Amino acid sequence: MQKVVVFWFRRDLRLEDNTALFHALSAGYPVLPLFIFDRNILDELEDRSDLRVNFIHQTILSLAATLHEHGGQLLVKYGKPQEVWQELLREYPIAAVYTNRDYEPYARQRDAAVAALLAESGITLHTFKDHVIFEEQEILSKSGTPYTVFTPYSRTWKAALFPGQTTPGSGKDSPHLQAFPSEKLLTGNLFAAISTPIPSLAAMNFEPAEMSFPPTTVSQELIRHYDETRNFPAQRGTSRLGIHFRFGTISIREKARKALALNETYLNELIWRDFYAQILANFPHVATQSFRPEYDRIAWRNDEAEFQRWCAGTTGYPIVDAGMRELNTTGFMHNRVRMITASFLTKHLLIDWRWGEAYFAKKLLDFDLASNNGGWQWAAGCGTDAAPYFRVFNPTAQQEKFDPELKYVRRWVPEYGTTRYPRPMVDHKTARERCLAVYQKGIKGDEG
DNA sequence: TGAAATGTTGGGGCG
DNA sequence: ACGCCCCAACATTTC
Repeated sequence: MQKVVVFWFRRDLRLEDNTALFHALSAGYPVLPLFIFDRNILDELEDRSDLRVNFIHQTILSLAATLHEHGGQLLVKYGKPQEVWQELLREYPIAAVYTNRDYEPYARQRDAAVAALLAESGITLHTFKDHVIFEEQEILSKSGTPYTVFTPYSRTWKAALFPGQTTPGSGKDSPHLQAFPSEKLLTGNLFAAISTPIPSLAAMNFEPAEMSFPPTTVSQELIRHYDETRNFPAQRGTSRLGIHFRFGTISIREKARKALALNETYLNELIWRDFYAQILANFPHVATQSFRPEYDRIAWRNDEAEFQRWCAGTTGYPIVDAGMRELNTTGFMHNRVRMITASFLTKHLLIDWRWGEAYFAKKLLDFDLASNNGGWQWAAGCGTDAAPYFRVFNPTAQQEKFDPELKYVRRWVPEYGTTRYPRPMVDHKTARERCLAVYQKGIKGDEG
């Protein structure tokens, strides 16, 4: 039997401009594309109609159809990756395995185990950068250490796009934004296997959900006006591409080329994504602890009933409640409102940022560990480049600034202004003063 | 990618 | 004309 190269899809669910797929298709063997529905992850999900599982399943079906049109097939397995790979080693004569790097703690451990397993059979796991523009060791300060503040990081990041140049060029010219046109190599390079069925959602104990997902494209107009409109949650001013970045259904290089050409503020958002990815990679303790250790001494109140009111969107602060209800209903929350709700949970209610982080992780379609963790630590004041702890958002002032006509509030909190709407669960002034006292005591010690 | 408290300034009303 | 007060507007400091 002829040897094959296996291309393993993970967070790069696309056929276009896919780095590892491009290299797999250039390797001189028929390519067998593979996806594994990972039981280590799926079995942990409480929600059996999880929209993200639906999204992946839909995407997998569509990838399989396109691969079939090109004379190949997508092999889809359901199980624990290490066990699946043991099966694959028995089923196929594998010359090599190609995949794009995944930087989350679980993924690193998984890939190390699989690489070791493959090595026992003399097979190399070839890995590639695809998910970010620059990896954690590519953007370092002059002293060779990782940046922990965004602004200098972004300056170096932008300069690194154009090595050896003093004036920035266009996206087309940057060697770091070049496309890997995998889509052009599909025909004639795929392994035509005996067809095996794709597991249904039901077979994996999930229910299908009615859901339409945001498009993979964004209008030039939106990107052009991004800096003016992005802070107003009632407007469609943000790209909503998060879910596609998370699962790799779009190419970060393609979006970065557009951003570079059209809007600096929008480009900065893509740089934030690389920034938090490198923070998680270089300081893995942030996944479970505060970046600044003194913040783990804060005496969180962690009131269970108050947490439930925050989750449900019945705090009595309309902008907070609107955000939580948008999240609960759609799996999305506008970024400005993510900051407001996160500030309210950590500062007004004094609930551990990890509780909020976990809730967002469960609900957000675009959940990305590095960005979500970075955002929460920023809001709580305990992270890199964080707001000092005494910056407490005033939810009323934020609503007046960013939703002055109450359009967003009324969309999600229709009973606002009636007697059915609850009174604020905490008084702003009192809660703010309590927050400052508790934070100060935790961070500086009792004498502070 | 804060907000509140406090300080400073200067115009205008008024005796 | 002058001093005094008030207060808005802005600046600075503090949390």
